[in-house]
Amino acid sequence: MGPSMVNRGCIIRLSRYRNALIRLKALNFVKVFSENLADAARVTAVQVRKDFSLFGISGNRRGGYLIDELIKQISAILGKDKVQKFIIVGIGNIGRALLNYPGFRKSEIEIVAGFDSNPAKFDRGALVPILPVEEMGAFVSANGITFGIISVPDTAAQEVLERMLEAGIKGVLNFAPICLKEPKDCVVRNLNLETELENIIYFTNFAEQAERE
Amino acid sequence: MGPSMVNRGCIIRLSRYRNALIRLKALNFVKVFSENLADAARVTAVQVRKDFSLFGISGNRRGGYLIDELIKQISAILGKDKVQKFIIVGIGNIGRALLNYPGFRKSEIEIVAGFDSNPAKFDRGALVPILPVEEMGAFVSANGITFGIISVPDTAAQEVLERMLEAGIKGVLNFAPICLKEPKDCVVRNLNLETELENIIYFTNFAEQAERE
DNA sequence: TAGATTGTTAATCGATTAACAATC
DNA sequence: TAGATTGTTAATCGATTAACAATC
Repeated sequence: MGPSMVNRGCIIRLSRYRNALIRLKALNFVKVFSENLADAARVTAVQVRKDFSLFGISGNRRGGYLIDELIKQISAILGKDKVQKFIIVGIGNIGRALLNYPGFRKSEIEIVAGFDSNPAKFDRGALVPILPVEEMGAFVSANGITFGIISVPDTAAQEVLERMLEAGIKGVLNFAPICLKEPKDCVVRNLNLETELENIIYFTNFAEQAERE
Repeated sequence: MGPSMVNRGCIIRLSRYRNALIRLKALNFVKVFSENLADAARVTAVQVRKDFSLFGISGNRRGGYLIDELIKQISAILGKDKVQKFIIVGIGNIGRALLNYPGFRKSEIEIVAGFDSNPAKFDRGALVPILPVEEMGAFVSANGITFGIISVPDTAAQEVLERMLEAGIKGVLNFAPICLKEPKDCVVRNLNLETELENIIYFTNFAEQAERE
């Protein structure tokens, strides 16, 4: 039997631990204590050890964890042991930014193609080609793509998701400002930038108000 | 006494309810049941009513909620009753995409200036000017800015946050791939795009594996 | 050995859900 | 009135934290 389901927060923390570990390694550190990783990820040391224990990652009592080992193990969990290919549908502001985001290249995430409905955006010759959205299904099959990003306007998002499902995409990050339903055999995460800002606004106002009282 | 603290999830849901309500209003709907909003936000009807009750929002037993009233009340909570001004520090891929993001304009969120350390990016004459980061403090004071977005490389993020704090910024959305500590009197939310994709990758792989077993 | 750290089990806390009371 | 829906209180569930056992 595989490992049991862990929650979203846990996976986000693993990603943060990994980022911190890579920085520590760059500083020539070899070992790390749970306390250090906790500081880096803004959590408690117990949380770090608990997260690790869920994945059977163990260190040395008294000696902490070996950074190289940790990176290797967390990387395997997060799927960083091979290149993960994504396509993007919707080459507007956000779509284009992600297409060119340099942070992905050095981290086993590869955006392999963009798709749009506007012919003015097509660019078959580019390093990352931009193609008509009608070609998405064939491209996904031909290249064995598993993951997609949606960055179209809200009115087009549901249709794009359905096209992706037909094409065989199994995991989607949706930036369109509409909450897409998670289909039976595909993971969908809705990330709304306006909502993120509203969150900041609310909690900032709340804190200010609490202060005044 | 003000309302007690609610959790992040609740505010995200309010934002989703609001988006759904605006779409319903555009379709000339006047009333809505908790069941409908639940569908739109991918939660349960009880969750909707519970969220509303936390903010003293009430409807009509048997008659549901008036859409106009709901939008007004949720908008007030999310700070959409006035324009909220943001600055962005770091005009790279993500920074520039946010600067030009059309979704913000129509929703009381205004990006009023960008800042960068690279003179090649300065553009004082633009509709949204791009200025040297040294000028940020003065700009924030002069224009009464409360909110900031960080989209610089990880190595610069902490320093930018400190500059923002000095300038009097009270709420920050951080896109730099490093987890910034929340200071005493400022709200900070860390949003890492690579982490979001890693999340999709993990849960997709997990689901595929579970299926095979 | 003594001390420091990991790793696990049990307790706590907070959020969601269920049950049901209120009422239009 | 009967039926449908809201709104609230209590129960459940899941995640985090505390306590402590294990051990290098």
